Amino acid sequence: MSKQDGSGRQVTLSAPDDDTATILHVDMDAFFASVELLEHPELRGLPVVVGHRSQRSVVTAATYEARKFGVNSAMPMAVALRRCPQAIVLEPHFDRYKHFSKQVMAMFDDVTPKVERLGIDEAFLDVAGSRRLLGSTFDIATALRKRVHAETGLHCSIGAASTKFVAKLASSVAKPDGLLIVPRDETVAFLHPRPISALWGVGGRTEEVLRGYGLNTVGDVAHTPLDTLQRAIGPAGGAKILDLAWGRDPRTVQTRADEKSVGHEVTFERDVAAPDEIRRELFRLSDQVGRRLRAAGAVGRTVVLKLRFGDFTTITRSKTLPDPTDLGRSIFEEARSIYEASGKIGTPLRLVGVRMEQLAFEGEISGAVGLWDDDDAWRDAESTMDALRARFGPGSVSPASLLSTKKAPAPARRVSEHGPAPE
DNA sequence: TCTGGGGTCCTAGGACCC
DNA sequence: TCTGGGGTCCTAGGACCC
Repeated sequence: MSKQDGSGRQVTLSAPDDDTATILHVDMDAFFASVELLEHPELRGLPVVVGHRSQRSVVTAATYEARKFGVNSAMPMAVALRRCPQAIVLEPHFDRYKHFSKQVMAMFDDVTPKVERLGIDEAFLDVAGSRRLLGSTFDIATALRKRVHAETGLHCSIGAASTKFVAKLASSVAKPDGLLIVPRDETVAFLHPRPISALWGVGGRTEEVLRGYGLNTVGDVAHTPLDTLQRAIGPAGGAKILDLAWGRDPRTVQTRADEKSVGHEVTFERDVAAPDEIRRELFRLSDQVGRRLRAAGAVGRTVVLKLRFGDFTTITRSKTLPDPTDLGRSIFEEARSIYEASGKIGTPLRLVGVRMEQLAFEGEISGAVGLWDDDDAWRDAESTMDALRARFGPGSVSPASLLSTKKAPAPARRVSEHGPAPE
């Protein structure tokens, strides 16, 4: 039932070759801080915090020594230094983190082709198909942890289970530098004693609401009627946490998902009221967004302007364009006009942001056309566009707008398959 | 000396179409 | 004249995650 994994950390395991725990969640330990320590070995064992020293910055990462003082990531730097005045603050180096990220992700790819990245320092691995070649889940996880450390000097923790949610929770329990395998038939016993904040999607606000209903543990949630949970936190959220509380999580490991939006934002050192300065910033941010889109081979249709005021209240204003774009100039023109129509010109701003949504990617034409392989009329993109133009008028469809419309095909499909919809 | 920057997902109301 | 229901799109805001 319990077994050592070689580095001295405890793991629970019903059988060494348990075949129900086939999803791994690998999470680098204190990633940014650990990378910095590779450069500064003399700081090992000291409370180190990564983040800018500026007034309005937050902690990006903290070593376990710093966490003992109650310092956590996302905490205002000022608060962190109050709690741990002797903390050593290091500037972040994202290029370094990306470099190490690539290195460890490549090791994950050697284990299985089914790798789902989560941000820069985490991934899910589906190892169901890897075990004949590489051994049990325990063997795979142990070898991977050893290799990561041997080749980078960094530690990671791994959780393994039959679902993504439980695997992720297991890795957080295993931290730091540990491995925890939760076989399927131990899932409920593993989950139910934990606090509700262990549930994915339950943050501060939701936790407060659920506690108002007298729910404190995952087990409490599990034994609450669905309609009560849905009344408390909404239909989708209620159904989701009830499922999670019983270890039900249908999500599979997804190799790649298209990005839904691209944006940039900036918090000023001091609130800025001058419209010209805001416009300059909007131009800079729009330009960055445009570059990112072009680099990704994507276009976007909806421009979102985000404004945050001195009191931290935040508003967004958006505009959907007739034609998608990847040009910084066009994004800027739209962002500026939204700003000028917002009624907030001259209001001091703490933050401005520009985001593009409704993205479509190059290559989606062929992908989309594939959807209609059963219908000769829609074989290729040109005939698709012609048909859409015939139905919706000339100028209604450009290659880019066809890209943008995973939606445009929908009416076309109805036309071809069912004729016009009934009144 | 309070709160970054990158995102995703959900909700809810209104417009609009059939 | 009053009254439907379903579906999609657009917009705004908020919770949450890394």
